[in-house]
Amino acid sequence: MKIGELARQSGLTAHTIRYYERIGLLPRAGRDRQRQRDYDASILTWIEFLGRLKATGMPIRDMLRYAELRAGGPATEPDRRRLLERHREAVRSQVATLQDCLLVLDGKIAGYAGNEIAGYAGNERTDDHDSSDIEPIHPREHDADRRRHRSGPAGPRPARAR
Amino acid sequence: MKIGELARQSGLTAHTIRYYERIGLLPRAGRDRQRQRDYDASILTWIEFLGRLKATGMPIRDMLRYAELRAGGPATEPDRRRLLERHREAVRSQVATLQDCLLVLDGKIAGYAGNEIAGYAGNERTDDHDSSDIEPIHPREHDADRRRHRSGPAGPRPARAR
DNA sequence: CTACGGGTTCGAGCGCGCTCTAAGTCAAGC
DNA sequence: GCTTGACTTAGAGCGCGCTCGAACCCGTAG
Repeated sequence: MKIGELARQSGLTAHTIRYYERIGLLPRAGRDRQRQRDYDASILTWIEFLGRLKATGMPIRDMLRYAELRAGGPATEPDRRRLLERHREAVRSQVATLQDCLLVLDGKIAGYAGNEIAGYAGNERTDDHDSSDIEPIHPREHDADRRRHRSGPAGPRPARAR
Repeated sequence: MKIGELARQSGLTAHTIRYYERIGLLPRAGRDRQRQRDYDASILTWIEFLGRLKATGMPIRDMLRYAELRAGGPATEPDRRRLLERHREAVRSQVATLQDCLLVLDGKIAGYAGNEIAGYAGNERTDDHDSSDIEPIHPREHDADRRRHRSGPAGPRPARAR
């Protein structure tokens, strides 16, 4: 299978596939006599899984770590497992955050309700008060925010860690 | 309340607060006689809500749209409502995708299970096959991928839209 | 008077994950 | 023989959302 076909089947672009290979997310593909990449269908399984990791917000550098472990053979399985377990926890808390936010959205939308159904606009206070009387929720906690920059053990992210 | 205090209370940095004001996400703050921003505590409610939108993956340009509508007064409530309803759908499908991925992760982790508990490594085929025999799942569908670049009505994102 | 700890503006820079261009090779079809 | 189209490489560029540096201003404490 050539790169174009793989692109079609995987939903990635050929550009992206080459990029993934360059950075090591995909193994270096074998070439045919024309020096073109020649893929085995099994790569699709791996790409599919990468897609899952990506969809769940795993940064590329972590996928890379996993890919490296995988390349390291069976001895690395415990590490791989731990990596995935940690990620699973992250995803679970992500889901929890989203569900939390969904409640807030529901409340907000309910505050706007009827503006169309009934004919009257101006449901008085729905503008600035933001019906977020739903729950206090400590400020500085809407942080289900993966992607910390500059890796170091710097501040957890808020404010003047300088 | 000055910007530093707001930063502390909101969890944003002062830099970010100014940035948000610059782009219009936050209303231009009133200044004291020293020309320094002076905030009312009510801004925290708005920042908190923005945090929710952000946590659920809404791009800034959409938050901006919402902020503009809000500034447009009660007449825009139906629009605001539609905007939030659309976003809520996006979030719901995001949650569904994540839960889907969680199942895959569970399966994968189960495939690695015991490598530590029992003493034997090398649970044979857990390496390249990737126990994603969990379910076929059409490739090209791991796309719970908000953030489309270059806005236009271009291709839905995959492959050579050129 | 001086230092310091805020604040201000403007604009450059960064990390991420692609995305695209340019210039070239090759094989098949007209 | 020539065009077409899919491929190759290296490397530049982009959109997003901040993040930071530089240079400056101000008010208060020592």
